[in-house]
Amino acid sequence: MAREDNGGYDPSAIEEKWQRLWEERGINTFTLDELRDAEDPFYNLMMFPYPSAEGLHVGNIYAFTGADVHGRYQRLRGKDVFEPMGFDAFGIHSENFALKIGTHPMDLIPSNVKNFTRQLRRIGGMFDWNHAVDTTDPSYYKWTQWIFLQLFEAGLAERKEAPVNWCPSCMTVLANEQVIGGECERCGTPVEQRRIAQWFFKITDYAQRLLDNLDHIDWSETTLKAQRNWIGRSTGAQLHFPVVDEDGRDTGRAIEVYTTRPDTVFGATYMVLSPEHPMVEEVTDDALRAPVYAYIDTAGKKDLVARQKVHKTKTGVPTGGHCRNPATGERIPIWIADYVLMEYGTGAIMAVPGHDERDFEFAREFDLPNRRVVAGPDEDADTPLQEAYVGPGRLVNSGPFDGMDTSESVEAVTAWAAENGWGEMKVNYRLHDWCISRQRYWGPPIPVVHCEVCGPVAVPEEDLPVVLPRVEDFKPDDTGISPLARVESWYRTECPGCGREARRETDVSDTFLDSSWYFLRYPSTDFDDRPLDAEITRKWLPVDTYIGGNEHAVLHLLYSRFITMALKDLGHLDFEEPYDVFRAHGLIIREGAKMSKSRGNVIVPDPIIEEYGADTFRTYLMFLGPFDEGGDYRAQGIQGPFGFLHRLWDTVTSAREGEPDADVERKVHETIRQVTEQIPQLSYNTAIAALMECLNVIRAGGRTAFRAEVEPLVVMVAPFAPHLAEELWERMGNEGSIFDGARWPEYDASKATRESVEMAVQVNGKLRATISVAKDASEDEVVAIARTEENVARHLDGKEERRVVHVPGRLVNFVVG
RNA sequence: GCCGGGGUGGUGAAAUCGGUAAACACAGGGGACUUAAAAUCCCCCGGGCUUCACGCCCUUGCGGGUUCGAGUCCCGCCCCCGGCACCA
Repeated sequence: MAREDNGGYDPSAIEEKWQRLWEERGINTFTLDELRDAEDPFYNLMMFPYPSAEGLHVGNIYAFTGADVHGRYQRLRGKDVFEPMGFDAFGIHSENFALKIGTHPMDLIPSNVKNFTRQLRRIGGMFDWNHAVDTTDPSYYKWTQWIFLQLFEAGLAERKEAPVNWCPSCMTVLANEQVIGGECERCGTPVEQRRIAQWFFKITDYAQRLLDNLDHIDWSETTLKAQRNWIGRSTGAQLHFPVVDEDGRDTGRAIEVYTTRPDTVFGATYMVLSPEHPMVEEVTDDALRAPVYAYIDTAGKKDLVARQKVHKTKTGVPTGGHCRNPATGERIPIWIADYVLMEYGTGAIMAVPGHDERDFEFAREFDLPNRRVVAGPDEDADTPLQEAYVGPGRLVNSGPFDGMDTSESVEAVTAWAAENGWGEMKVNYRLHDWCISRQRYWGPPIPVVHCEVCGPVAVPEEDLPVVLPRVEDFKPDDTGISPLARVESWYRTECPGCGREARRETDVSDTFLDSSWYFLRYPSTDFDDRPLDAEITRKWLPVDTYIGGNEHAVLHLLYSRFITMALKDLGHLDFEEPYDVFRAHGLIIREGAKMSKSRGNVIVPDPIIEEYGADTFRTYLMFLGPFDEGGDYRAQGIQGPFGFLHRLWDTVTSAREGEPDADVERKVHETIRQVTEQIPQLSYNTAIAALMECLNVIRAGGRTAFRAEVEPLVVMVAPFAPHLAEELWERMGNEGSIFDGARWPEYDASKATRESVEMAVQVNGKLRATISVAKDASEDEVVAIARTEENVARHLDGKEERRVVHVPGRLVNFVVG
């Protein structure tokens, strides 16, 4: 239960009042002219939410408040802060929810958006509602489709076959997250993989640039690391292994392999092809076709998740075919195994069981030869291999390279292979092309028409948007293709190229495409004839600060970087990195665990805001832990900020005129220094603690404050508790909004200096006394005072003094023997 | 397995160019004011020993090390959280 209100501070009344005034007076919104004329633009971006039926959760509010605090701080520093908000409302999430409750996403989303908007206003964010976006609005996805066309025309979109998860019982395509332990989330049937033609964006063409630019952008270190790992650059060699017949003669064909350890080629005792490898048929003996095809069939049916399970026992079949190891000249067998992935490298490997754990395991399973070619310390060429040795050492059993250290062998062997024409240096990335096709309903239709004569043809720009039709039966069904493929009246069309009857693409695009460019759209929502206005975009982009969850460290943040780069290359933008600064925030947990419905530890924000007010809730969320780490939510904890804001109210509303007290003024200036330093670092919890401490000093002993003492406090608390600050600002006799009228207080060092400082006195590193000395006291003076302390003298008595350590302003340490 | 981030009082947490560990706050205890309650203000609040008091010892996951001095740096472990995971 909230404490009784003690006279004046009535959060619900003043919050209602200021939310109304902000809107009536357009305090947080920009007109087109204001966007054009802004003198000191600051684009403060946060990750737009998916508008669920449950409404805003605490995690959303935490993230938005943290970002809003930053925006409001910048505004008080005099910036023109643009802080837009929108809704990422397409996608499988909404679609599944609509299916579950038996409604249509086109009915569901508007009511969810309405509810979210209400809640977002209620928490007091500085959102510019004049520039909101909704990804499901045709006026938005028209331009999402336009982006597809830009990439398509630039050759950055291509259609190719790729595996999808397929539930044979539901007869439908499943997203990876719908596959739980290899089974369909809905019916429990084991999931298979199927291959269908899908659209891909060639993000891999940009892999190196996406990696290189990470060195120049100011992002959270953890996010940078995640992106580097995801791009996964590795250097090695591509080697050619000639295919030979039963007599060892070259067939004129070769298998290409990629390896990061070309120096272990002398230990390659067999080859492995991925089951999808195009040369499987060619190398398989007639006698072995039946088991080989049976194996490929089984591997193909395994779903994509199960296929990637580590530590399962290795499976595979021999093809009967052979290669020649180009380093040793040996004839080695070719196998097929699903531990080799077609998506990485060349889809084929040279197996070196002595020095690769997976190959070792496979060789043991199938009794294949194993040879040591690297000797570690205390090992030699004949030391038996109990397990794969992957450490450093020197080459052995490696012909001309025997004795060479592994620190130089990769380079040396690659050079040798190149000289002899069977290999070259090669860089590889783990990053795959971005599959944007979804065999679903709730997304923007991919703007392509398939014509029997012309092939896939882009929908002309003037025909955009390709509007998603309202289809009552949007459930994926046993046709196995997109629900739109059942709507003949929609997909039957004319080829834009030749005019013949043609068929629209019936897949929709990935939600990540919607969100890959929303920040580009916000400042240009005043224009419906272009996706982005050049002048406005030049003024406002790139984004100054982007704050969001690290769960999007790779996908969203990488895709939006890629789209930005591509649009730059196509002449639509003059920058290639979308966000100057990105900061990842932490996660709110409860009772040490992530909040989830199944745990029953979810916090419903509305009743808390109802009871304590948005200002208290915001301040508490920012106080409960460091913003970049998150924290543990405890219902009791809100009492701290609640009492603090109440006391601040009482103190300010009863403040008198007059000269401030010097000690109090010093504390105020120390606080200004600290808060001004900590807010930009997102150290909100300690900034709030400093404000509390300052108020405690101002109020000590029930003292009545002077106005000049509390005024800076009102401004500094405004980012956290904007409504309260507005009201107090007005009551102090100011006109208009504090965010327009106030300036962030300036730290004045002369007002913050102390005449004396507290210093610690140690003997052999143990604290024996604290002394108060003049700020500018010399070392001799300080040491002399320290000696006079009784407890210090006692510990020095009878001991030989070896050294005195003096750290000015901090401590004195007597080292005695 | 790999890559991040952590481990500090009853609780959320402060303090990392090495320099008085536990700021701020919650919970708890005591007091002032009050007919009473609320609100407000003051005091106590890591463990142990001792004491009128002063004081002493121990304490930042564990074990070593460097240093006048280590929560902070180095070496070796343990545990928790998040992400990736047969990437050759």
